[in-house]
Amino acid sequence: MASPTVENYLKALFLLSVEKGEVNITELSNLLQVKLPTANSMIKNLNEQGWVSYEKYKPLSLTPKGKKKAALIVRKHRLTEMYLVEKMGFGWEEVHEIAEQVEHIDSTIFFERMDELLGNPKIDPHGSPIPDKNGEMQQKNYDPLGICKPGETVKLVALVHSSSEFLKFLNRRELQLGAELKIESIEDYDKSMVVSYENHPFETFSKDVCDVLLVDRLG
Amino acid sequence: MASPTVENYLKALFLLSVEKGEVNITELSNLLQVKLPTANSMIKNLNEQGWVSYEKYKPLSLTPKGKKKAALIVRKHRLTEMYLVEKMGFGWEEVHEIAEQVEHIDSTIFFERMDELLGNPKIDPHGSPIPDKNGEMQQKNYDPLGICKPGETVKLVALVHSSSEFLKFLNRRELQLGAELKIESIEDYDKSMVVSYENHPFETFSKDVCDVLLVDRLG
DNA sequence: ATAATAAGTTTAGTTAATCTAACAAATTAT
DNA sequence: ATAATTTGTTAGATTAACTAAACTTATTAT
Repeated sequence: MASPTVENYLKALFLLSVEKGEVNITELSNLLQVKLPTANSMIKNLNEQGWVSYEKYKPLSLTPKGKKKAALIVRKHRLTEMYLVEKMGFGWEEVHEIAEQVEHIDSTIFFERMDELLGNPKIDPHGSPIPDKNGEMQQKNYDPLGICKPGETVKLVALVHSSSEFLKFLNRRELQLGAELKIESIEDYDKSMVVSYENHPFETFSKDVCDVLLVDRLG
Repeated sequence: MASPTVENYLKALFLLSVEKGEVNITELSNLLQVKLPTANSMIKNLNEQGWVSYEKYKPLSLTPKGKKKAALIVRKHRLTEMYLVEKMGFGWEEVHEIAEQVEHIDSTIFFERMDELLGNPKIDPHGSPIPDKNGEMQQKNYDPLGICKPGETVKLVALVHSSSEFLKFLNRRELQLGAELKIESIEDYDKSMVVSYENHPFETFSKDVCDVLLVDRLG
């Protein structure tokens, strides 16, 4: 059984490689909030255990075994987030911290039951895909709102990241997954967008925000 | 923040002192499945941190601070067990192992929400009391079935221990908390009892079993 | 009362996970 | 092309939690 620490390294490697492809130790140590030599020595260890492929001074990658292990941890995390929102009434900005701990629980039945009670969800409350029981995760390729054009109508389906601050920002504007957004106009100067949705006609979103909102383009 | 290991020591001390009063290090090390010197050195540590009062070669006790801390861990454990049974459909024999891990989660809202969703339960699925938010636990003094007399009717309200084997034994006989038992007779030779309940007329229970079943005497 | 046993303690050592300080390799900028 | 910067590595130490072995104190049995 991998320790929670090892599980966190594998998960971090998995998430970094999904978003960037290659991973270097500095990024890893930043994400995990440990010093570089700490991550370095852990990587040697993970390499010996067969979770990670690694050569000195080269970028890292997970082995197939490591990737599957990591995906199953991500599965536990995302199922937990979904459960907390759907069954326990938490807001999407509250669940990450709790799931960060629950994901290390070692109990197949516990997470299978969650999955069942939720009706085998395919995404978590932030629109991120939940890997299946075999650790397979199909990555959807959504467009950021930022690349859409005035006049388009789109549906908000996911977020690039889910920091609690950003989620609270969206809460204040009552913007939720599934919302249909009409792009009214784009400000040429700073690329900010004016969009309308639900009870929010003509809300303005900065470019920074638009690049984090992932949408399905309806037309 | 106390580590899960420290939390387990405090919880073990709490449970041992509830059932026996005094605690010695050997019992503690047996319960926690560590060697005596391991427990010994941890006790010194807990003493320095103010969780435990301890003098060389003397029995141990929790300080008030340690007792409260421990009770709150037991609270998390028992709330979790109740949640797993009531909201997730687990059997009472399945929940201990999971709760043993969930109890270490550090999140006030998580357990408060459980408590709310359950309607502030006072006992866990095995009839053990759930300490309140201040760590207060009122210990009910139930009688074991073993001391009751033929002709009495009693209600099963709790268990002295809840090993998974014992719970499966009760499952096979469809005996649940709340069941009303009529004591038909007692075998003088081995003190085994013949009792009737629900759809089980004239079941025989050994003395060993009767001493673990805690009852409310109805008359 | 003393020998035998049980309980508790100390010492020395291990492993996992972390750190700081010093150094080496690779990359980037001039 | 070489200097500056960034990235990665090694060495040496620390802390928490554990162990085995040796020893001491307390309890029990004869």
